Amino acid sequence: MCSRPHPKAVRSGRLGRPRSTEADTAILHATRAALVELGWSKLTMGDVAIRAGVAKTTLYRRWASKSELVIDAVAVLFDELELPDRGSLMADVEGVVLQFATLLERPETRTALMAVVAESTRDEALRSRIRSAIVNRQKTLVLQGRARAQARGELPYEENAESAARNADLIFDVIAGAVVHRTLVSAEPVDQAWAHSFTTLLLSGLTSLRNS
Amino acid sequence: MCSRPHPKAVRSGRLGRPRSTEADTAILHATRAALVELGWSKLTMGDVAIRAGVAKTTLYRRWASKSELVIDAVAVLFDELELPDRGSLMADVEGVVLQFATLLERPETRTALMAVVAESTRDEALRSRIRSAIVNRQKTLVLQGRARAQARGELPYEENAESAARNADLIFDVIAGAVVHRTLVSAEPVDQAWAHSFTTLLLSGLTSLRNS
Amino acid sequence: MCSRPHPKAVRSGRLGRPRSTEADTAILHATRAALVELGWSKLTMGDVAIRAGVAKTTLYRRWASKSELVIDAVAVLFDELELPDRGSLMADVEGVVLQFATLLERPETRTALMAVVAESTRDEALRSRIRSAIVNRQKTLVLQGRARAQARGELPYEENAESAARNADLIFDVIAGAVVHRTLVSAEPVDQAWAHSFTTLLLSGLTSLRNS
Amino acid sequence: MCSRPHPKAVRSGRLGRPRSTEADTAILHATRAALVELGWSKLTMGDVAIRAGVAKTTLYRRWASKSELVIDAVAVLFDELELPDRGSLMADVEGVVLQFATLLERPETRTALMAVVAESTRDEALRSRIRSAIVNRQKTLVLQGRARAQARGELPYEENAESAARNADLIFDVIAGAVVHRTLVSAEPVDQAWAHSFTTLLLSGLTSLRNS
DNA sequence: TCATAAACGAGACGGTACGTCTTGTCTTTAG
DNA sequence: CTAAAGACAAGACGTACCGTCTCGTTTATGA
Repeated sequence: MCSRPHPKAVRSGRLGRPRSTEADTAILHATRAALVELGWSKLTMGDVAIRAGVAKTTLYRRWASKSELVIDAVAVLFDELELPDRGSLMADVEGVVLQFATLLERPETRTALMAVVAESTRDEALRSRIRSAIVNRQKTLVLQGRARAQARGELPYEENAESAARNADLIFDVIAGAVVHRTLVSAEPVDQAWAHSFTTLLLSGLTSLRNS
Repeated sequence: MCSRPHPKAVRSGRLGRPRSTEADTAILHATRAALVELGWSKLTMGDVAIRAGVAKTTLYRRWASKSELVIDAVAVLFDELELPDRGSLMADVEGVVLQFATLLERPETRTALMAVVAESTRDEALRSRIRSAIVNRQKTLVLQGRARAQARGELPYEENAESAARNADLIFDVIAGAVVHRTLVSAEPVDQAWAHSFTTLLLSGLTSLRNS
Repeated sequence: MCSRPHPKAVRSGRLGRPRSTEADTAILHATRAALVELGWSKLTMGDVAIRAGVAKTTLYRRWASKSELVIDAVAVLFDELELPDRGSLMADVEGVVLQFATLLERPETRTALMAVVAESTRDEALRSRIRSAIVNRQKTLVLQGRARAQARGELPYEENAESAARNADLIFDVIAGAVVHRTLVSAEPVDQAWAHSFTTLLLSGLTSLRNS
Repeated sequence: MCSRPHPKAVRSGRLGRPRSTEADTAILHATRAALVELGWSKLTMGDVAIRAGVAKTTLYRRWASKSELVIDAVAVLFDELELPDRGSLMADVEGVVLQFATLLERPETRTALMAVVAESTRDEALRSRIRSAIVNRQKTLVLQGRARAQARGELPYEENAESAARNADLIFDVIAGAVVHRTLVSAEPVDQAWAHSFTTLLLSGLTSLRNS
């Protein structure tokens, strides 16, 4: 996707030994590996450095803190979501729900997301960094799905742009929130059946829920 | 509500000096205070001990880890949710959504919930502890609301018990997930307007969303 | 030998349950055992209590500190020194030197003596307790040996009582000091040969030392 | 005198920040100060670190235990003993006895020596460390004094080298043992009069002791 | 015989120090 | 000027003992 420049990538002059790009790759990879093995709280900078075959100084030269390093390391994991045209709004929603659920089943994603969100509850700067690096990037999926449904005639066009944006946000919160809650809090699987029930509810409302 | 026994509450025999219940109260209170002031990551056991006027040993005699202590400390905060009869399903849902949002606006609740969930992504024991201490306790609200709506004739009775349980779980995940995501991830307020839009969506489905 | 009353043996009235003498015995025995196994610094009151099958309270009811307990426990070990008449001053000295060395070869005695002395360097009360419980008790051996030698005509009688006492102290310090230093500091064995050389030096002076 | 390398002075390669020699000096100084003020048993590593203006980790990087630290800290104190030529064997011995006694009157020396010896009774490694760092270093004084006395004709030359070494050890144990016992166990002062009596006894034997 | 009073076991309590670990910085040599 | 290595100050961790304090129970008197 797009390039993510380092927060500390000042690249002031042309002088001196250039930074090793291999080190960057190794560090991010080591961070993801450590996150899976140890979890957020037991992940240490020293350990990441050793795994990456790098000095601790090199880490701190590039990232200011554990949080920022981890965000950068995991952000890329969430870029794989996409919305192929499955023919109907129903199918599109079910598809993306299952795709998201699959993503959250992987330990690194699961751990990364919640840990980063948790850490962010006390730090507005971190929170907005997460939103711009991870969350907002996925909102385009909602817009894309709605446009497609409107083209198909499944949904009406909305004249009021502001209200349209609000509705998109609401739908995003409902879909993402439900999947995350089901997966991480209730700790139940998001399978075909659940995805179907959820999509039905989303499209037709509470009264549509019937025995299945 | 119901009693919450300690994880380490072996209380084997009748022998020895009994554990101080005042210490318990003081520790849980101090934990909540420290959580608000410092957040999860800067909260230390030593600090909690000092605030509670208690020795560190006393903490460790009762709780095996910071996580378990914090869970026990904050679980009680979530017991204040209730579902007064507001006359219609719509009003009931809107009411509980706003109530939940208000709860999550308080820093201790917000911090505690996410931190504890994040920590739990690596520890099944912890996760189930959270579910039994916090989450499942609130599921009764869904059951209560549904029963009331059925009595009013707003919702049909479901014959299949299993399917009814599944639907209740789904609705719980959708409501809780949406509010949590809106509040903690999107970092936008859950106000009257949002609650109304969300409730409309939940009751009538996607197609019902119109400009407002 | 003589009875050693407890430091805390207040025995105020006649009322109440009398202190268990079995506990006393068990505690002192356990203390000696723990001292041998663990050494002074790793010996803990709790451990002694467990070994003795006794509550910690029972220990503290009788002894104010670890030091006092250990002193009382080991004092009895040093009471076994005696001075049988071996026919000459030379034989008497050699005999007692070897006897003392044998005593110090036993781990409990060795550990106990040095630990207690070391602890005492900062506490005059403890020091005098050690002297009266252990050290001075052995000074009679010097007096006894001198009297016997004088009776044999090996040593002259001393008219000046004060000077005689000073000399006895000097001889005690030389004998005890040399054996202790050889054993505990130089960490070399006190065997027949060394005892003979030492006794020769003590009796005849430096010039008497010849190749052997 | 000679250099004393650290026990943990691995100094493997040339890489990394070198250990601060100022920290070393500060730590050893702080240790001696703390030892005088608090005594062995109340001396804590944390306190030494604070006094030295150093982190606890820095202490543990260099010394494995309190014992080893204290030994290194106090070893230098015993290097001040020397044997100026006072004209006769008698005067030389008296001089060094008084010098040694003066040394042992200083609280840090007194406390350190006994505590370290006591601690060593259970640890052969520690014991040999003490011998090489403190005790054996002083044995040269005996050899020096004997050589001088032989040159003066006060003592005969010994042909048998092995026996000569044994005699030197014996004399060392007697002098050091007597002074230490008098000072630390009997807790009586080593003054001019005692030094004179002791030297007379050592040179001429028991029979030489007369009223004075 | 039964009340009284002290001693008992068990174990929780407030403290203090331990030795280890992690953080983020600093200081060296090598490239 | 960066890299690797590793020492540094700071401070939290969870454990181990200390000596004290409740508890409920047991064991001798002496009223």
